[in-house]
Amino acid sequence: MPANVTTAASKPGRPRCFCEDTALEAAMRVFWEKGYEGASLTDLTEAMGINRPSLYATFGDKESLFNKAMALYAEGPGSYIQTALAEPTARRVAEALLRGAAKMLGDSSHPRGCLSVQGALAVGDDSTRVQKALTEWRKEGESRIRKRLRRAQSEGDLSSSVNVADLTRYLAAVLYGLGVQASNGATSTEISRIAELTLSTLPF
Amino acid sequence: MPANVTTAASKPGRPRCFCEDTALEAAMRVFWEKGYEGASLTDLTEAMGINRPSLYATFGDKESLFNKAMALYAEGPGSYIQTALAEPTARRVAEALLRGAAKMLGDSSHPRGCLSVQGALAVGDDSTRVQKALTEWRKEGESRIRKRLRRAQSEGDLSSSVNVADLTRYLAAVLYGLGVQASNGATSTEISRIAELTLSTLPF
DNA sequence: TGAATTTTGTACCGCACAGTATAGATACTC
DNA sequence: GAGTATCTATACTGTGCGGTACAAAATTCA
Repeated sequence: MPANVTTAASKPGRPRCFCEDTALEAAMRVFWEKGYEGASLTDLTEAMGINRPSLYATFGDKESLFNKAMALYAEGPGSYIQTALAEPTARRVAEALLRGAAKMLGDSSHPRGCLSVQGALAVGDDSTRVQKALTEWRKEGESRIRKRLRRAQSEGDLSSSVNVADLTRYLAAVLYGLGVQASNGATSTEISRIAELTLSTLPF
Repeated sequence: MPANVTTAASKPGRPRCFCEDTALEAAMRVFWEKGYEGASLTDLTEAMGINRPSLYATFGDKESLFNKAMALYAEGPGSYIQTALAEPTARRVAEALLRGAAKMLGDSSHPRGCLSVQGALAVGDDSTRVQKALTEWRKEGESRIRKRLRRAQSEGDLSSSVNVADLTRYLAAVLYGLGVQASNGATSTEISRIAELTLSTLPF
């Protein structure tokens, strides 16, 4: 008997009849549109095309599903930040950040705004942990911009007279502002023009 | 008989045992901290020191209470916008806007951030009307900045080569960004420095 | 003093929420 | 095909929500 040379085949039991990735993307869109608290389990299961027990078995509870949706957002619509940070000079980092944010925020194939802004700025007592996670996410992003600009200074393409901490917070503020503008209903061109104006006044 | 010369005295019935203004201010703070949906009636009545029937009799339902709280905000913590718009030149309007926002957002005697941002960016289906009201409020503010800058152009203290629509959206975005920064926990000085940096790069 | 009027406190209503128990359906292993 | 493991579907649970009914308390006017 060659024993159990189980051919790495599929598991026993009834197979899943939905695509996990597709369902998660649908969940991300619901959170993006309605925020964490505003997205009810009924909203989520309807958009994902599955029912509650499947959701809980696959993704865990609502908070866990939201974290997975955030991760998908970061490597999808939010990936322009990664891309921008890889640019060679401070000027080009700033350009890529602002233009990347403007492009993403103006893309009508997505819900409006930025998930990290839409998701939860002010929330009720139950969602404090999610709120903290989003705040940390934004601060982490700022921290990475700051590090990148410090590197630019040491590499000489950003004047050492510039206060990097201040410049970073300014850039982040404009990015947040763009998100709120998009949430307000600003058009794609309007958002782009804000980004270009910011660029035209940058002190480097 | 001198008839009913009722001396404009107090009304009949049991007198109210709370101050309407104080209660409304407490409600404003709760909405400011927790957002519209996050503020439960229990949160509100506890902070206001009254019970539900008194709240409903005095302020109407939750949405009506929120609108009254917004009005109080606009003529209190949000009044810097009014003040700024009264400044004589574009430069001074921008300075007053940014410094006013920075001062208000950094004031630790208030909840963090800006009520119009904290209150509701993304919400559930029930609160769409409140969300719309807040969006309208923000857009109305932008509209007033725009009109003021146009006037500055016609008065000659802002170059006519500046695109006022773009400049307005940029300024508003920075202001929104400051609000999100404050919500993130940025300190008072950090926020001020963003404002100053913005000013130092303004194209006028 | 007593009737009228207003506010207060408690206790409640229907509803939607996040989360789950349980039974039935489906595909794998042997 | 028998047995078993997994997934699906329905129906349910307890809880907190916004909002209210009702009666006791407190005041003014006659």
